[in-house]
Amino acid sequence: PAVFDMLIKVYAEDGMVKEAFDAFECVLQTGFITPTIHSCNSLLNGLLKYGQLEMAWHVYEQMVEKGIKCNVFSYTMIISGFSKEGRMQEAIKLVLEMERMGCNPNVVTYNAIIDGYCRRGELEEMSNVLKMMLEKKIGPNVITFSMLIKGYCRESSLERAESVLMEMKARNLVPDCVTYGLLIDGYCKVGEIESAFRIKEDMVKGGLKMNVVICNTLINGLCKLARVEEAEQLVLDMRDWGLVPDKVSYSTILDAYCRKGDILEGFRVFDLMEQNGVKPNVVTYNSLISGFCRLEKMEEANKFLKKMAEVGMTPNEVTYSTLMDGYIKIGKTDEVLKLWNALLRDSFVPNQISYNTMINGLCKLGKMDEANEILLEMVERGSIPDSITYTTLIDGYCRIGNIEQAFKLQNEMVRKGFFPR
RNA sequence: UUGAUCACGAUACAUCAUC
Repeated sequence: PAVFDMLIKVYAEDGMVKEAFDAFECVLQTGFITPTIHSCNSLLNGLLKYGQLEMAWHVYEQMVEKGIKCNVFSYTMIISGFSKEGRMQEAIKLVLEMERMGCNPNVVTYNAIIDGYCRRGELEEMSNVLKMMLEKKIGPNVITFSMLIKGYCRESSLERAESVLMEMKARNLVPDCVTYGLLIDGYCKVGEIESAFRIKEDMVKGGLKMNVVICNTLINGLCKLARVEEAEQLVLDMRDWGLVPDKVSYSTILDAYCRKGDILEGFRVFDLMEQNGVKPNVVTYNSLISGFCRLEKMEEANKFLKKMAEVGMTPNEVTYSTLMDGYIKIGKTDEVLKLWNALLRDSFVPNQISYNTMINGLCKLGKMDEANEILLEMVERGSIPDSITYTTLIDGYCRIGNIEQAFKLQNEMVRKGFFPR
């Protein structure tokens, strides 16, 4: 059993989760040893880290069947797995189940639930869970409040977000870098960079040190206001704080220059990062490619796709959508289709944005039937059409003069809970 | 006097419409 424990742990930690899973299955079949709760939890942890929720669920069922008693850790991990995918009914069901089994959910368990509602933007539910925690005398912690702040920031209610900060201080909870980081990012996203810096000052006054993420957040805030020079100065200032700019810092600046249409400056940053020993990643390349696409320089964009392959970098869904969109904008349909097929070949499943991009391409050509085919495929493969999908299709029908269909979709969109914009 | 390098939160790139 000890050996088995080790085996599972090693597999799970090295990302060989499939192997760990198989070993687990195998041991269960022979029935000679019963895995300890420790190895089960390591396995669950490994599986969930790699997004293998279904396998994790299977392990859970096996545990129940073999009478291995789950503990708080086991339940919380799986609950968190469901939450991350927005499968809240299942998450809640498991909370009830664990209570039924005499295992009490703790702060972390409830935080995992709150995290799920936060991802779905369901603020009401978030505060309901908080209320429930208070009733059950489970003290919320810094993370609980941070997630509330995140929720308010996402809907641009910065005042409410800041009042949560006050409330947590009133409860003698000490906000940490992440808490401040959320608020700083929140202010950056609404373009209130001065307030973002004000929060940063607060943080430093509170005795917390600056870190790379906070700097990057501010850099991004400046960049999105097209204040790239100040952003670049901030990268230089980082050294004085004893911080080392990373891929995110440089890529953010590079992207900002590309957005300005100044690809040369983008390349300068590209070189700068290499000089400083920071390797570009997919995002860095994607920003450059996107820059070329905006300038309709598709040959150049493609050159970088090739270059990625040369340096052994794998393009991702973003790379493909970027290029597809570039070709759509200049009306080169055949290239779009080629990329779509390459995407299907290379990648696992197109994501929501890949589908939206493709649908947009077809709509712009007035090929509404084909657009609908993709829509069907999208739903079949588990991607949920969002307000952008609908707006795209509605616009497509309007373009071909089919106002009737446009209204029909509009109604469907509202029925599904998306607000028309 | 002990309570788990197994659980929860922050930063960069792509898609629609309006202008």
